Amino acid sequence: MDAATVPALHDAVLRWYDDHARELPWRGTAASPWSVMVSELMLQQTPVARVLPVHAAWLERWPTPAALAEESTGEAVRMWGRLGYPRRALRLHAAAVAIVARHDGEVPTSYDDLLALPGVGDYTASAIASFAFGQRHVVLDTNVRRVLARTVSGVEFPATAVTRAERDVATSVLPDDEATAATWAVATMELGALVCTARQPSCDACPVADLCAWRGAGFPAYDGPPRRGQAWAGTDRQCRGRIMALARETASSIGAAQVEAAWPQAEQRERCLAGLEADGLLTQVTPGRWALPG
DNA sequence: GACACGTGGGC
DNA sequence: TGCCCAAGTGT
Repeated sequence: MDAATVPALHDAVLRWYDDHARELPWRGTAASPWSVMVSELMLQQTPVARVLPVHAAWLERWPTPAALAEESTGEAVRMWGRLGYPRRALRLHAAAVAIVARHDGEVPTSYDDLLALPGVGDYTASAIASFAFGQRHVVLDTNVRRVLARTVSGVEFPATAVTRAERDVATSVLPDDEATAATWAVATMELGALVCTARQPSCDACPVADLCAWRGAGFPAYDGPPRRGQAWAGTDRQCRGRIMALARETASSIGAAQVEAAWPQAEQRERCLAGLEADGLLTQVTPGRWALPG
């Protein structure tokens, strides 16, 4: 995409966002930085629809980092419910503790300080700095990567991992103005989430269809390396999930017989129990009994 | 850089 | 009906 086209891309996407943005509780001027941060951790690899109720309950119970920091990690894991990847709940709790210890209880505003928090990587640090504090950052999530791959690079999907070239493209189309850049970040994400979707993009409803490189090239099929799915049946992940579901549903502690009923295969069951303990998701309260960490 | 890490909805 | 995918991070 030549540089002369970039302003048209900005105008079309920003105008579209102005008309089509979803009203989400972590968006808008009323949302606190903490609300934004909680949403970002929850949204990692997790659809918006499933995050909404948990985010609301979480903010009601722990409206500040300090409130969460005073709570046990086990309560955080229980509150996390069925969002998946429960280690994120531990990381969010640890981040709250760090925010109290290092930042006087306020979500830090700089990318570097955010990046230093548990559970916050490049994407999340950029997203919080951009969405909560209006800063200018390249925010490269799966939606933005797909939108840029198609509109600018002319391919259906981006590479497996973020490449230098890809980051250069994202930087080259980032608006210069700080506030505009922040809106651009959320707008391109929204476009990827609602229109330029992975499986069936709605090109008819796309504001940048007429300047999309992928469309202009006739929608060439993806020719990169196979994108392997995640194994599930019979894996440790499934076993861990079963055990954690049991622990969440049980007010006190779970016993060996319950765990065995949930996962009969002994060797794998023991390995997963040990792994969950090592991760801090479970503690052994007495021999043969486990509970969420108190 | 590859892999582990949960869960459930949509096509 | 399975397979693919969803605002990634840590090791």
